[in-house]
Amino acid sequence: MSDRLLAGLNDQQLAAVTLPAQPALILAGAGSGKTRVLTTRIAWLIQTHQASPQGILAVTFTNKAAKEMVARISAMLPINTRGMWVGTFHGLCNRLLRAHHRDAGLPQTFQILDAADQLSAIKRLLKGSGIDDEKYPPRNVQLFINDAKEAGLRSGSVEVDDPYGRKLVELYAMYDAQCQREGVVDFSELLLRCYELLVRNEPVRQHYQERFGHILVDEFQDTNALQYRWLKLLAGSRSAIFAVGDDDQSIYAFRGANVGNMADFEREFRVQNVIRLEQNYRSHGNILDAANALIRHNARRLGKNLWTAEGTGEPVRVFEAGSDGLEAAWLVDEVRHLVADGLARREIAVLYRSNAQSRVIEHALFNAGIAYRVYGGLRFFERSEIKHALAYLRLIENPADDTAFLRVVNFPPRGIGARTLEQLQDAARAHAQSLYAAVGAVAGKAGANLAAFVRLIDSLRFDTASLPLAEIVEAVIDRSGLVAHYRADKDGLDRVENLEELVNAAAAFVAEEGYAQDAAAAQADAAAALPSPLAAFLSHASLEAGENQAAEGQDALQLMTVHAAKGLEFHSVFITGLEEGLFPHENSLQELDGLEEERRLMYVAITRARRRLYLSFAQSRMLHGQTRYGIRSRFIGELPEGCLKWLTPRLREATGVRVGEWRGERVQPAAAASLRAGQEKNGYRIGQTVRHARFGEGVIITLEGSGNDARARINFGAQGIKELLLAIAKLEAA
DNA sequence: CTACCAGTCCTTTTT
DNA sequence: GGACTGGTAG
Repeated sequence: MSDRLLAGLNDQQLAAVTLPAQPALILAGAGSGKTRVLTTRIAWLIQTHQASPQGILAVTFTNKAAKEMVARISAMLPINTRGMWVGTFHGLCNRLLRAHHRDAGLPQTFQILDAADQLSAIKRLLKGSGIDDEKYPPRNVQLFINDAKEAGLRSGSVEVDDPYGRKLVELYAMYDAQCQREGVVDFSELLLRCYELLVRNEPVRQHYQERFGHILVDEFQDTNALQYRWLKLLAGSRSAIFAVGDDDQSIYAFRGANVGNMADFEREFRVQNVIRLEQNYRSHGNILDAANALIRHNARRLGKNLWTAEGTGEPVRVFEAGSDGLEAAWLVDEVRHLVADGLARREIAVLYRSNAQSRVIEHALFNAGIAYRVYGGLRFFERSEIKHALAYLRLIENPADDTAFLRVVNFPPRGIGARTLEQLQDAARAHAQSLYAAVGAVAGKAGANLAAFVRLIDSLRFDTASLPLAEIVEAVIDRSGLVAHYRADKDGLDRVENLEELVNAAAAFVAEEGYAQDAAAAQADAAAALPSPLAAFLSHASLEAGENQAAEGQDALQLMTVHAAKGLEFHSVFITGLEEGLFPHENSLQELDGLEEERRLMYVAITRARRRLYLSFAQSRMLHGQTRYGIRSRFIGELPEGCLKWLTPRLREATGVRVGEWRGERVQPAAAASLRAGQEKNGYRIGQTVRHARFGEGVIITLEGSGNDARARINFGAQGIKELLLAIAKLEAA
């Protein structure tokens, strides 16, 4: 039986799957069968009776990864996976907090704020306490609070020594108090509150420490400080942490991920079992050679070298375009040939560093009539009409939720304006009440409108109390006036359809979660203090924003940022916009280890390709409504020349293309003419290559001002982009 | 109270 | 170039 489970694993995979119950660190390179090892490990532990499903906790970062894990385990073992705790950090913390809400100091009906809800809660706090939001931008306050929480710090423990910082700490404390009053928690609060529960409550901690003999962590390189401490606490002294990760694919330091957790884990847990999965089952040799050569330029690595049993395959193709538009035109042409040769469009990915780059490419694809799908837009539960409907549902569940209250109190419009709400907020603050509870304090016409709104919510709560979830949602979208409002709008049809889809989503949710279908069973659930289907659905909506809007299924080209491509693979991959300042991004050069993270990002991008890889860059590009002239990314220079095949001639400089030299197979030479558009100013020209005594050779990106104030922004490649005063800087034409 | 226009600001992002 | 915010006019 277990022979079949383990069949086909290579030596390292087998060693990892069958490790004893001790702390283990699996360094799993791209395409090395990481998920397979993780799921087979779980199946093997259960099948060999080393663990029961109840004794297993598996943590991932995305819902998608969690679902896939459950699906693969179910396919391997004929067991009920329900007893197993497999989920995201946030999902698992939510589960724990629901079960122990009293011990955690939360109301049973606590709601989860997503990032947008949190921001609006902060804006409301600033406004309510008369704080200048120019001096304290809500976004910065949000970052400060989340950073602190993710470092495990409450407002009382954050160390600051300047007045500005002290004010931020004060705002942090006020924000937490506001959330507590309203019965809401943000994403980082889920983790911190759960961590504190385990720290303070010994019986609860011991219960879970004893229960989970095995803790398995996916994408360990992406864990932040708090997540690591949470894992450590939950593991206690007995349970075995099986951590799988790849330091070379750590691309989320900018949002608090700490690769250092891998080394800390190794040291603090005295990990004896470090296993490297280096055989890559995805890509051909040239692609892997390119990836390996690139990543060797990073200094801080645990060390790993991917290899493949497949052949070298095709060379990596490199294309230099005159402009972003020409890069897109070339790409369209190349895609056409690939498709004509029989490759499915969904097997081709176009990757870029930042979302803004997709527009030009989309434009070209659209005009060429090539079906494409852009990842990473609005997701289902983030759409405004859906958030409105959810806000009504949240008020039914928890009337103290002021964020939800403010979102829909005048939507659809019911004659309650800013003035009225100001009065209401003053009254609520004066009596330390929720907005909902304070409506009686506003008199007159406006007060009557407010009272009518509260009556609407109350009657919805009363009338739907015993209805199935889908019918509650239906009643809400109908009686709130949302559907009628969007029907009256000539562009509202999509929104009406989405609201109807929400009813379906509710029905599907109930079916999937196996909620009690009849009244008697529902009562039993209530007696067991299980959260109501509505409460569970609201958590689900916050924790899992749902699918992307783009239609799934049809055979379309895949467009996405490099970040979004992590974990995916394609037959052919285009990495576009490989220019200094863009990839690596200029902002990263100022950050500590920023360039290394950019390089890891490039590493992730390269390793997405199975068979064919294209790299492209453009000499000029429209950015922020301005033409910028860039030079080729240093990352191209870090790849072994032997793996590459240049589709365009190699040029010494970024400028000065001679049209006649273009011999790339399918390039229109005429297009190169647009290069010389640079405007002349103070004797310099945009796009001109100049030499600086300290920074070396660079390309002029912008020219501004005149006379003594004339300035130029110059891209010096590895030295970064500098703004120089032409009157002072000694520049010579190169 | 709503609708429209001007000014600002722009990496990456899951939960 | 475009999304979002804030101010003002109706």
